[in-house]
Amino acid sequence: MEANRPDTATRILDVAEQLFVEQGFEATSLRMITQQAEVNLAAVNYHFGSKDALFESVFQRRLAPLIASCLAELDQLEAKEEHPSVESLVMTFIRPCLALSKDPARGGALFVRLLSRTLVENHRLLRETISQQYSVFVQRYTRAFRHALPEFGVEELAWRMHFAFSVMFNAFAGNDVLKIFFRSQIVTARDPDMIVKHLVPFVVAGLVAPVPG
Amino acid sequence: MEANRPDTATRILDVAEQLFVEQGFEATSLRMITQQAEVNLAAVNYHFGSKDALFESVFQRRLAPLIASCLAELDQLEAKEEHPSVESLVMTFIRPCLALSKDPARGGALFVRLLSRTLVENHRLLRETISQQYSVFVQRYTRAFRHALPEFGVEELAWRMHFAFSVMFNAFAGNDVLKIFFRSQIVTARDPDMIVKHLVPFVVAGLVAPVPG
DNA sequence: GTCTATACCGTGATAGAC
DNA sequence: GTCTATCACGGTATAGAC
Repeated sequence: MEANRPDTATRILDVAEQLFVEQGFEATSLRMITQQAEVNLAAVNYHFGSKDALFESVFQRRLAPLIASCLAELDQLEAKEEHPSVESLVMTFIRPCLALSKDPARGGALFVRLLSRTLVENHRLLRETISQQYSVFVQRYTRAFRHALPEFGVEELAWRMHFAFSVMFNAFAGNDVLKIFFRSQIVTARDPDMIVKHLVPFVVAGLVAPVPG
Repeated sequence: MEANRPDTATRILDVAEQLFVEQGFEATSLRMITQQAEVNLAAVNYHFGSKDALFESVFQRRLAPLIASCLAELDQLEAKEEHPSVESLVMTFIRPCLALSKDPARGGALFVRLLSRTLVENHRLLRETISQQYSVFVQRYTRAFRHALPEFGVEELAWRMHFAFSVMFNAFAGNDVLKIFFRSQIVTARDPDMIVKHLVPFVVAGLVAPVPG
């Protein structure tokens, strides 16, 4: 009796998420997905349109709540304090990422890595959809940081935010840019709390650094 | 008369570099490469072994000199000053990247973007080869930064360097993590000098930030 | 509406003739 | 070294069953 067997579409989503996270997008074939999900090959194109669109669906299912969490934290912080510090603003972004990475039911740490990596890599799959959907996210953070860092012009602030989110996403992506060179001797700890502990001082210092000259 | 027509292998390398840079690795097929290079399809596998190996060759041809330039700058700096500043150390890395990105004959800005992106993405193609070949690079910079930042333990220093190189590679990759959200309103300037001008203060501040507590 | 079987064309790789 | 032929596998499209 397969009473509570999920939707075909849901089963595809679940299996696809797992395989994308474990093996990457390119390395995962539709035939692997449909076989493991026990559905027909054509079901993917029927329900999602294409492999690209499937990836987008997998992605959105997790990203939307994450963004919502960040904005909620931001609201909460701004309701509490008139002038939130840069560090507390940074934390409204980091905390939800951390929470997501500790929740296996929502993909866990592996999904945060997929998410970050995909954003960092600027995947063609996401450019249009995401940018339209989540411009609120950037607008809200831009406004918040503008108040916290009034000495910067809009352009300087945009650069700072760009760099800051770059480091943070990269840290969560767990790619260890230097590990390519370092081999195994260093930074083996994948513990997200450890990442944050070292990450926050770096990001905050970079954000508040005075413009030279 | 095709007197100075380059090697088959060289022609493949040149065309492949151009196409990889313009369209990305996955989007570039061997058939496109061999057709444009006017060589037979099988020539790629004969000369390079596989598409993956071809990418690696394309990559190494530019990376090796770049790394050499960085180390040369580092040598020069350390010969001149007993205790180089963090900023001057950072610049020994940034200057060669900048120079490469302005040299069309070596792939130019587009190649720097490909290079950075590939490192940031931690491509499977590079993990083994690169890490073995360029561990010197990391060792030299680690030693240099250890002298410039003696207050940090090895672990803290590794994190800082990891973050620092993350931002720098990302900046050169030109991915604009935030651009995904920002759309066009911001940071449109692709001028490498502009990047550096804003990048350096951020990175240096992050590197030298005191450990909290 | 949902699912299935199957065919199509492009991909990277390879064996063997020259 | 080079080329042709061929392979297995990839994503996709469609006709038709339920």
